Amino acid sequence: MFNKRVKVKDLLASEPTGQEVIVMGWVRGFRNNQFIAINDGSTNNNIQVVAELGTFDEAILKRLTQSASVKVTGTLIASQGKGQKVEVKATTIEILGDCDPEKYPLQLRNRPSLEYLREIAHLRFRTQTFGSVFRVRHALAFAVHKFYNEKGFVYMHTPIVTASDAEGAGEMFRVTTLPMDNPPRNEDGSINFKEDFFGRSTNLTVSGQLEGELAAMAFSEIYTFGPTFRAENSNTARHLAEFWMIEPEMAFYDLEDNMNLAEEFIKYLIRHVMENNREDLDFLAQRLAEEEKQLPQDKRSEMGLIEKLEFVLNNNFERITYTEAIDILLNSPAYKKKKFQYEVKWGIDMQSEHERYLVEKHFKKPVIVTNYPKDIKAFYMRQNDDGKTVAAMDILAPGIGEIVGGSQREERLDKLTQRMEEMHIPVEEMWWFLDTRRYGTVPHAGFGLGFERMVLFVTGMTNIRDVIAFPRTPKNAEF
RNA sequence: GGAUGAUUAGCUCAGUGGUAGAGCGUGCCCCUGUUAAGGGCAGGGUCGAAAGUUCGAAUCUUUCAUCAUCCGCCA
Repeated sequence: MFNKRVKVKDLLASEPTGQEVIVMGWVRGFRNNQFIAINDGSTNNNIQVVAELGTFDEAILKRLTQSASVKVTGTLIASQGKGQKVEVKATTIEILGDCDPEKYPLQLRNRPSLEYLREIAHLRFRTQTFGSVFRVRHALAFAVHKFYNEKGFVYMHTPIVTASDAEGAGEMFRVTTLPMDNPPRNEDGSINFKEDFFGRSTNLTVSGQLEGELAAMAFSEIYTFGPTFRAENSNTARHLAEFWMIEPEMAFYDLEDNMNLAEEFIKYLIRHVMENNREDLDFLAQRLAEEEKQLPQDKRSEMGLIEKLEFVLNNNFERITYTEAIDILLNSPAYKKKKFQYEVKWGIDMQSEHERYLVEKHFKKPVIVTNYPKDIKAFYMRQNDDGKTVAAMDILAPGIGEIVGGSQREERLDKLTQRMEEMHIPVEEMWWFLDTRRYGTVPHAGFGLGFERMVLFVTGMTNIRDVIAFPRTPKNAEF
């Protein structure tokens, strides 16, 4: 019976009246042969257990190594030391699982680097940094559902295995049960997918949007929140081959409604974490500040993590059109001093350096860019009356880049099919998608928010591989 | 996919052609109300791999591998 244990977080908040308590957790430190710091993941703080000298077997004390698991019974008393209010005076100490310090690869006192911790991702949750990151990640995921539930959105589970690659969002992972060394062939030598499990070629999903649109055409407002897969050979601190995405899709929404929802959503997530995970955020803020001390002055952030989050909460996102964005770039000192590596002119797909200039130098806050040229955006985005642009919107965040991509969708069947043909999208295969435009079509809109990018922004971590438990990136799927 | 850089002890790193180093961790001893506890002693590396240049290579050259950063693709 283990349920009598008190979590460390609750112990630390308790009044020390000498009550009997049971603590279980992992040893974080053992000082002076008397003071055991125990952590159970409920908080970054440890409970100090005092094993009075001479009262415990040397053989037991020797086994109190870092990350050994223990069960301690004792009394909760006010601490005589300065570092903590309460401590547990141990009456019994039981080792649940030993941890051989000569072999254990995670010695916290060594200040292991984030890169090294990625190599031992199965153990890195036992550090303060990853403890905080993943408690915050949990809180953000919970807040996603809370936000949409409060608004009456329906949570749709869109399929992971799909046959369509219509969005063209990227290279796809193939799903098949055909034998790799000897697949069935057609007469022309191509692989015969009619003999495959689904009787056709299938892939892992790159987006739940198209299916989401189908559901929105009945429930009015839905959202998806699930894993997404892109087989791009992307080697950056912002891309994963497997990542989680939130995709709301709303009938009776135009582009402005869409932007309003996205901004409210992001602020809701930040507020939720500020109110519920302050301790973890404070730790992460301190971690970030220490990391930035190593950087040259001009590369450090102007604001601390907490300051940055408060700033985002208290200010409206800047909203500009693509055309205005290009004008700002063309009139910028950076452009005049030829600081940009890539050309700036109307019609370009803005490069990272351009987006960063707008967000980090010019506006210094999140920016929503709208009405992009149609030629650089997806087929389903609603065509504006100017014939040149579509009702798209991207939200760019400082340090992260694109965190949201969305649009008002093209609800007019003729405009949509025309655009699909121009972009060589197989219209016949998409009959089910086009049916929504045939039968009771309505103006609607939606967006995708990259969950890990949101976690990056909130935690101040700089590499996306450090905000997902077991990152999937090119040449990496060890755990 | 492209560019740049890195790879030396368990970890973090120093070592630019002449016998392989530090801090931390680890082990043993001492101390005992500590807070990254303190003091002492000890063990620990064919310098990412292969080939080459050289009397001699961690150090120079080539190829490969892995990692990081930036770019492209996007969320």
